[in-house]
Amino acid sequence: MKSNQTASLSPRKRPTQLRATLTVSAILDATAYLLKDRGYERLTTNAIAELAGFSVGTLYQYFPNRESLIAELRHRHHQEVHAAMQRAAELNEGVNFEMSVKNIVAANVRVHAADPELHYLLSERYANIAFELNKNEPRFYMVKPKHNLIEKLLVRDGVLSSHHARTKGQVCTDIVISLTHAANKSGMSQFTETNLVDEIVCAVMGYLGRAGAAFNDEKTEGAVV
Amino acid sequence: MKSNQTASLSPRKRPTQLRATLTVSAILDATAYLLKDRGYERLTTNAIAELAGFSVGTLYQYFPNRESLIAELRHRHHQEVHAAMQRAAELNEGVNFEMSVKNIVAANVRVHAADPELHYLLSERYANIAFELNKNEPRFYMVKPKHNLIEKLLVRDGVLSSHHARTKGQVCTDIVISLTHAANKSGMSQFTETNLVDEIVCAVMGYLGRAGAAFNDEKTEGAVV
Amino acid sequence: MKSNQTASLSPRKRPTQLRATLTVSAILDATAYLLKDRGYERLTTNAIAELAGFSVGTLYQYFPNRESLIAELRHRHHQEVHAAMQRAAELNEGVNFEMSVKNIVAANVRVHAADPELHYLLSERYANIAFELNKNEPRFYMVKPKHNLIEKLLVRDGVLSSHHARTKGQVCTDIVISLTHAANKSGMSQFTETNLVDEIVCAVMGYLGRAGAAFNDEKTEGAVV
Amino acid sequence: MKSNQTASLSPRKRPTQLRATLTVSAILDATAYLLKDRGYERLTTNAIAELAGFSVGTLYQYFPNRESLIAELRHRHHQEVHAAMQRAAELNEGVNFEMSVKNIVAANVRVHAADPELHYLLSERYANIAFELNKNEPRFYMVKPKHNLIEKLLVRDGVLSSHHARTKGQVCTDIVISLTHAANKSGMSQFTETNLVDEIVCAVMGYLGRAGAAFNDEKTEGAVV
DNA sequence: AATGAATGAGAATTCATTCAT
DNA sequence: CATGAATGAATTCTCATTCAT
Repeated sequence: MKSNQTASLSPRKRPTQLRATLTVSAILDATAYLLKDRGYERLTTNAIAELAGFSVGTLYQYFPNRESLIAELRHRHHQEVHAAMQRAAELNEGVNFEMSVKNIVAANVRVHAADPELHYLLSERYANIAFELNKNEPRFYMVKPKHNLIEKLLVRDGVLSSHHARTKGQVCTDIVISLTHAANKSGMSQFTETNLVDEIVCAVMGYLGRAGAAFNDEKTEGAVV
Repeated sequence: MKSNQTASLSPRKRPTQLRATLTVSAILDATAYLLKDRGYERLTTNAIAELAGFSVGTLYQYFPNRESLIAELRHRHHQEVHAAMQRAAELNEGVNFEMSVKNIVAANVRVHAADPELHYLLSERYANIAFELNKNEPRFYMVKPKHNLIEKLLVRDGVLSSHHARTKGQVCTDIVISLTHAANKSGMSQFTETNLVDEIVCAVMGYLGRAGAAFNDEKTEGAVV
Repeated sequence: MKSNQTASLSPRKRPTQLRATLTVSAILDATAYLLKDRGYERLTTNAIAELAGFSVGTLYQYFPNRESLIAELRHRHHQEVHAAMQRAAELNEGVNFEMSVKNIVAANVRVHAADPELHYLLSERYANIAFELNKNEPRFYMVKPKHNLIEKLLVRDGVLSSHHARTKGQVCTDIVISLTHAANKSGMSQFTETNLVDEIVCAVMGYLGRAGAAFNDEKTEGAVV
Repeated sequence: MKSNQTASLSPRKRPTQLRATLTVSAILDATAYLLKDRGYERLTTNAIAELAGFSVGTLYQYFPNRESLIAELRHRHHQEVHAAMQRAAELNEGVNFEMSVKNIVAANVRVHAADPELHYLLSERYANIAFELNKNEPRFYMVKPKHNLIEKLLVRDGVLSSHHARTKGQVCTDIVISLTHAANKSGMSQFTETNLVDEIVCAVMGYLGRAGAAFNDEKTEGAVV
């Protein structure tokens, strides 16, 4: 095991031929599989290459080191989350507050449901592995204050004074994310996807009601999800 | 690197002399420090021993392997949480529902505040390291269904039918734990301890209100915290 | 093969026990043997450890990387050269110019004769391997201007104006060193040690004579070597 | 890394088309550049190909392996030295001994001056890389006994008995080569080319004078350089 | 109780070389 | 002629663990 301090985390070379693109995909798929199967600690580049059906050398043509595999995996995952959130935000035009929250929550749950374990590993368990990556890449993600969707809704619908929207919005986001994650961790088994969404929306709305929010739900058309 | 499959996780020998007790403490302190400093992946027994001021050999006199260090650290941490919860439960006798919840939340927040990072590492990040330990040791911890304190309160106060208490209680516990953790992760900076407790209680009560709970708060005396 | 850019070149830990001292010696001996046998390019740490009768791990307890072995070997070699030159310089007190030159040349030749090949490898062939070492360590070595022994003699004996002493002294040193090395490279076979010394002294004196030096050799007693 | 034992060192195919000639030149230029930049140890065929603006595959169309690149580089270099020495030898017809020596020295210095570092690397530092090459190809080079030009002069002019000419001639050649190299290594900065030639001639003549040579310089015409 | 030298399996990474396109 | 994806043996280096002193 050698050190990996200053090594770049971005892919070494972008595949130009179709063949290479497939190779990279196969390697990332194998990485994801093994990451779930045995964790980062026991994840070896040789095992990844073998499972992907290539030699280690090939792996290292595209990835400068082990960490960069995680980085790329997370990058791709973030792309998906980003896209889902973008879509949810677009659907929320002209929709009332609770429905809007529901749309966001549903999008979040659904995107997690695709591969809960992988999501958990990439964004919680191994959150600090290869985290330097994407430092300056634009991230449209619920978590980031700049992109706090619920805060935006609170402001949009005048549910809370913009003074309170920041903090409360953050708490709401924490509730959404952590309940989603909590469900993930227990394997989603106790809830159907719909139930889970309802529970989470319920928690958010309950919290806001208690916290002094005034909902004026005149716009009721256009429920989505 | 030797294998670590079947090795026991419990400390090798309990220190009998005072000197040995101090040695063990020094080693565990060093472990905690380095765990926070570089994570479990980069945590080496030699580094721990050196920081503690002993040789590796000494470390291995008391701990059969690397994992057992984490196990013992977590064990000690759980003792503290256990004690805090025990105390909160005792204080709750004759106290109404909301206050009881508040007591539990406050105890939870306070116990996390001592060393948020270590707590996070032991119970989230490295939750699966050395988890076999204490398999049959009694654990009194919020998380465990058996010991779900809020569920017990729900039943005690007839707030929800025992039929619903299980699920809702779990969601409440998730809310408490995850909001506490979320605050931890952001360094507690945005909230005072009291504010945080209030927000969390607010979230829990709001959720339950929405979720159809009926609070009959005749017992109002004895608020704690 | 991993990179080795910023890694330190100094030994990792000084052996404290006698056993460890012997281990280090054995490792360095093996390194020297294999360096001569197959060159730096084909020198592997595993081979060194095996020949020394230890495991690689032991080697890496004392040396942080492959280069540091070369560095230490060169360091030890320089110590010897240093000592020999020191002795020659001391012997030169009250000795006339030519004899003084002869003493220096003889010391130089003798020190090279011990292990010509190793000397060649360390100071010529692999001169740029691990050269950062000893950057600030005092070196008393013919090569270094500060320690140019012949230049000092030229000044001492007024053989040349101090104006010319620097350049001519450097050329003389080059002659001594390079003829010694040249003899080394051809395995010393064509010369006995004495012949070689005579030839080199002859070259130096001839050069200086032609270059306009005025020898006043009143001090003739005390010839050494 | 594949083995490189039995592989031939001569270029794989001689370029026939103009384009191919340029390709080969580009590759060799890149090789020389990188050899100086990072040494043979860190010289990779991929880097060479990239710098030359071709793919590795193309490189391997013309060179069977990495060593053969060095071999060819050295071959071309030797061609130049050969030619220079040939010219010097021709100029020496009817020229007296000292002038003849000067011509040889000057030719040697000049040929080194073109690219001192590359010369040093090819003929000193990496002298044993790809040395099998040209085993039976005629080499007209100062170093080789067969071609020892100064020895020939010593015999030609009866300066020394042919008995002594061999050894003394070799020492002279060593002086010429090593002083030239020494100047190279220090970057030539301390001498102008003319000064250097003078110093070297001075050293050679001084040595021979001391060594009992009898110069009868009746042929004084035709000094060159 | 404490020491620290020794172990060695195991993991990351490189790079010369081939060959199908 | 040129390309560049793929190969995989070889090498460096780590670190948990043991054990003689």
